[in-house]
Amino acid sequence: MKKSKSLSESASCIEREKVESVRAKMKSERFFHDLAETFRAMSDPTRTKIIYALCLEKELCVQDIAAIIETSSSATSHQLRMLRNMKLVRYNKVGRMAYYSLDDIHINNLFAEGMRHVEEE
Amino acid sequence: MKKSKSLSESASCIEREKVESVRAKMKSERFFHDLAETFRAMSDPTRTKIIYALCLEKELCVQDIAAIIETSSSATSHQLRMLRNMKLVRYNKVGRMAYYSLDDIHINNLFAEGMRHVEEE
DNA sequence: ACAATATTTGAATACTTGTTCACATATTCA
DNA sequence: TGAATATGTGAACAAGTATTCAAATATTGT
Repeated sequence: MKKSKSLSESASCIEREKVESVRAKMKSERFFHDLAETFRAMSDPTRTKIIYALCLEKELCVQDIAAIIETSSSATSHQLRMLRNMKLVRYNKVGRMAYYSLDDIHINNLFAEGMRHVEEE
Repeated sequence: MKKSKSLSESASCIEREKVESVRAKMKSERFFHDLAETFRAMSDPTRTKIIYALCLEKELCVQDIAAIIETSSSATSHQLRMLRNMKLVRYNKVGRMAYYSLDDIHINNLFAEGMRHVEEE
């Protein structure tokens, strides 16, 4: 565990009270990393399209996702792998088909909140 | 406005009904782009730290943000500019100081939803 | 006017990312 | 078995990103 410098050792600051108050409530490096990763998972248009499609249809195969979002199967598959690694989608292999679906209800909420933000401008 | 290909002209699909149903509800290219941009604004740990700090303290100057997140003023300023361009923060210049704050209550909700997702694992 | 200070900026660098292409794998069906 | 099909993968490439460093700008206090 890396020790964080006390404020007195840090660069000077202007409003010491504010800075100390926030620093006392600061979260771990890991927390901010994971938070950024969560947002990063949704930070590409191809991936937002995939997630949107899976919000409307619970289960879709790779080819159908590719047809919906008008991209190649390969690009779709690459992005689905990323979403899988980030635990946003899971899949169900049936024969040669792979049916993808959203993994997590939290993702739904987060995505809906993002859509609300974009729509209400 | 770019015309999207009708399904019949597109690559073959497996479950035509599902694909057509989702395609009928598909949003514009612009929509998915903006949605991705919104998430991308929060997809870096330095930026999640800045936003978190500004959730706790309404207004902070660059130097104090830098002290809180333990980064250089320059790196902080670069990221603040990005957040400004993306309309997540606004700032108030007083003399040589620049006081930054969150621009939008929606950002707060979205960020809080992301934190909830990371914390409840 | 001068030094100190707060912030911004541009260039450089190392790093990450998304797509494409070609090919591999695996399953189905004739 | 052999052709067709659905998906997965690695390499390569172009484009984008975050930080650092040096320097510029602008404001304050002496």
